Amino acid sequence: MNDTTKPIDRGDTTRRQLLEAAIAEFARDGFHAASNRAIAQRAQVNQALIGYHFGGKEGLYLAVFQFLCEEIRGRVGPVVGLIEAHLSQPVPNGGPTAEDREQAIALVERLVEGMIRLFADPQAKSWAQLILREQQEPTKAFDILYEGFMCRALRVVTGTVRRIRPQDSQEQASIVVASILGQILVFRAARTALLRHLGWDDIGPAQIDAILRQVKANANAILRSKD
Amino acid sequence: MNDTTKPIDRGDTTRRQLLEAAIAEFARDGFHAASNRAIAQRAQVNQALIGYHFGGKEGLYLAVFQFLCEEIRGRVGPVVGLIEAHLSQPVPNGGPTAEDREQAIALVERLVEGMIRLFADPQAKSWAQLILREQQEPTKAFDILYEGFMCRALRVVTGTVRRIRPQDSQEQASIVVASILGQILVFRAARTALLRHLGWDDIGPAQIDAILRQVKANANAILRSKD
DNA sequence: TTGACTTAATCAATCGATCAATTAATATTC
DNA sequence: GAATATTAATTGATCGATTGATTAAGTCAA
Repeated sequence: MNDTTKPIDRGDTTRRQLLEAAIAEFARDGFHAASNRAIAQRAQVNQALIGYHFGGKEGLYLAVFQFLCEEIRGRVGPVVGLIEAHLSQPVPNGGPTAEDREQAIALVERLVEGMIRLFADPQAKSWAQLILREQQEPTKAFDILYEGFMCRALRVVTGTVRRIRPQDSQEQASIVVASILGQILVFRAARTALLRHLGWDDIGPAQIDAILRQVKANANAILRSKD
Repeated sequence: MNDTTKPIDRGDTTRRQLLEAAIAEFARDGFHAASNRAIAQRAQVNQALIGYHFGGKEGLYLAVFQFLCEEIRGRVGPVVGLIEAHLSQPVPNGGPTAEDREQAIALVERLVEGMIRLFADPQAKSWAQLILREQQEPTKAFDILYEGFMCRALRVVTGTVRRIRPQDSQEQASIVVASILGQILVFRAARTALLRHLGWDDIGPAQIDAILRQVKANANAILRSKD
């Protein structure tokens, strides 16, 4: 017998189906607009199972965000880990060396690229909708998101920016992080307007390249500017 | 008798009350979650009047976005008009003069400042929620937004960026515009996470100053960089 | 047989829409 | 200018449809 994969756990597959259906339904029009029946139908499952497995609609909603955090950590966790490792190296008394600085900039560039590719992924559409909505009108689910991956990511990247720009205060560095994040986020938050303005019908490989080139150049210009 | 202000038009005041209540209710949790009864109650008006004045819930929703466009044009229209006037000046054969370029950069800076102050305005919270949601899952309302103010604003700003960076293609210039827009938008789209990370409890005058300084510096670094 | 899981059915509550009846404002007539 | 007719606006009530939750009965593997 295999320990790691139980033969077939009916409950687990049902929970998984409900979670994935719930992500799609909650993402489309929000918590209130999604009906348990629509979620159950998409999951090809009886609607009473939402109550049985998650205690109710709200329980399912929160479980969705737990699930989301795990997925996101799986995608960006490794890069954040690399940055964290670099941060843990002690900084010399005279300030970071030039080589250290270049390494840090390269790591930020790598994170930027990973995030842009993540944001362009069609699967991320639902994720972005869920997260954006929680940012506007936070519920308990936002705490799950913040503690689940946002807090660590923001802290680590801000720390790295402070190594690249030692003259910056903690607050200034955080604003720099926000301004780089915004350049990526905008292609989700203002996606429809930008697609229409640019005459694009999707953000495919060619579009990702164009965005990537400009945002990387911008990040470099911002991180290296002395003001 | 005064011609410009009719004594009291019952219908107009009712429509106005319904529009303002609808903005708040639709913004909170979206179209489906807002109930006609909640909107009517907030407007202190009978709920049957939604059908009478706007034809139904959807009619009210679309009217909200018409109203929104007028409000936004009133706020950013003048600055966009200035930029448009500057754009209409013919460009010399040898390319824009250095003075012209500085004027254009100053205009973009001014627009950035106006937008950041607009985004920080508490009244804009509902506006941002409505617009962000339409960007994620566009309905007829998005067409109203795009034709109502987005199209012109994006076109004008992109044209100005092309004067500042003549080497850029139309597409590159649009991406530059997006990346500057993103630095402003992020403080709405990722507001809750950033407030928590920064330890701010609100975006007040002091915070606006800090953001403004950094974003203006970033915009300058991006617009002036030769890559 | 036991316990985890699933099903169909039903509950009160709320939804958007609609209607006839009523009131208020305006236009018309004498 | 007072009385009347006409239109616009508002009200309270009711419609069928859908909501989340719950329950008792049924299914399945160990």
